[in-house]
Amino acid sequence: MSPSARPSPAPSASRRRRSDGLRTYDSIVNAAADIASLEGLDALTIGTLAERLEMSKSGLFAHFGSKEELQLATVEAARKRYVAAVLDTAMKAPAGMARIEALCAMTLDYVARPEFPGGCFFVATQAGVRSRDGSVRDAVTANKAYFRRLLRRTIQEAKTRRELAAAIDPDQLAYELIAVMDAATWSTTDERRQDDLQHAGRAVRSLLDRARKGKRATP
Amino acid sequence: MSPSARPSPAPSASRRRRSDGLRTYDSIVNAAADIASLEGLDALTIGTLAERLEMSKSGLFAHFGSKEELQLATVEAARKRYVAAVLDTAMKAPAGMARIEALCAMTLDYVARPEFPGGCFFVATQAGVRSRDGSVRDAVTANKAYFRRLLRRTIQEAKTRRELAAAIDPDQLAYELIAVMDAATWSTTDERRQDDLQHAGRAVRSLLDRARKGKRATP
DNA sequence: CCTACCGATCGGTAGG
DNA sequence: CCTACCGATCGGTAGG
Repeated sequence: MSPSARPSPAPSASRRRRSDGLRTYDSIVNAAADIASLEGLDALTIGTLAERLEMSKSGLFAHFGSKEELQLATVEAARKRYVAAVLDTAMKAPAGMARIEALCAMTLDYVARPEFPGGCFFVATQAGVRSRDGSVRDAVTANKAYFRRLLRRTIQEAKTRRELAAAIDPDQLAYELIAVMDAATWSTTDERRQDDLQHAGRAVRSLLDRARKGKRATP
Repeated sequence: MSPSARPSPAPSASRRRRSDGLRTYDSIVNAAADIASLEGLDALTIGTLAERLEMSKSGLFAHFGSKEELQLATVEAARKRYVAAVLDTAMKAPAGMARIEALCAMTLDYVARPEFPGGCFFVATQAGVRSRDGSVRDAVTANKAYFRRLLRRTIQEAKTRRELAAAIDPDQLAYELIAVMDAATWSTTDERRQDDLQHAGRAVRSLLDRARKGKRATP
């Protein structure tokens, strides 16, 4: 390397210096989560992943024992990153309207930032798992369902505190908020990316403004 | 068969009576579109499809010449069914607000009915094609983009006719309408199915009511 | 539209 | 964590 090269904390030239098995494990599942957010959980082939991480197939495989376990570990790694990126911060906001706003703001930020290259991991991977059954599908859908229940409950709290109009249906508002935020995930691989992230933000503000004032069309 | 069996227009017991190549072609691409709406375009393996249609792999393959051509033909078959189910009826409505309402009503009906078992074909398959390039991805995304432009243009016409408030941003409203309708596709394989179809319908009515009256939060 | 086959890649195993 | 290998399945071809 030339002396003018910027100091690098990266592994030295002779391959990578795996300090221990845990670091390797984390690098595998996080790389897998990145790939899956763009290509789906089924596109995760052990051979491709091993090549990308400069390991042998069986070396990588030994960490998991089956492809299903690799996929489960990938979903779990994604869940941890999602919780750290969205929930840990948003749930510090006081219950009620402030927390709804924080959950939406952090969700949009999480989709906008390259936290996962494909947008929201759970939105991007749901299509690939819906038709099968088993623990991988359950893990993906459980995370989506969890966030929806959390948002619905938070909306209910805001109603109880009279911060939202009494006519608001928490399940309906949660559906709409999640729909307009999730839609932005598909634009992360698009030329419409910036536009649609703004569309999602405006849609959330519009929905929350309307809910505060109680101007809702009756079903 | 017992004499009390109901009269059946189905093929006789000795295999299926392929009357000609065209009917076989249609049955292949329509079955492929049904499968792809649930499992994605990559789950369409030639072997599985051939087995399901009781053909040999190479007999099916001969209709297309490559997997990519099979996928393109599948998308085209889905496009025709989408146009017949949604656009042909909705575009007969007079331009402006009536046409917006018809487009949304037919879209929701198309998602709700088992037109495709996986909901909207183009929503369900977009995840599987976003990370690759080529004609299959282009075909899927072109259909999504076409409907969005059509809806945006129709909203603009309604504005010009003073049927919608002048403050309405057509691209923003099109984004929100499509987002709340598309989200219902994921519930078609869910126990939340009926609830979310109703949520989508209420969301559309609420957005359109608000747009008529011009009560929009400023960005 | 068929049988019979091809090389490549898949998930997974043996043995170290 | 590795090399070397397995049967099954993939997309695709030859020849009819």
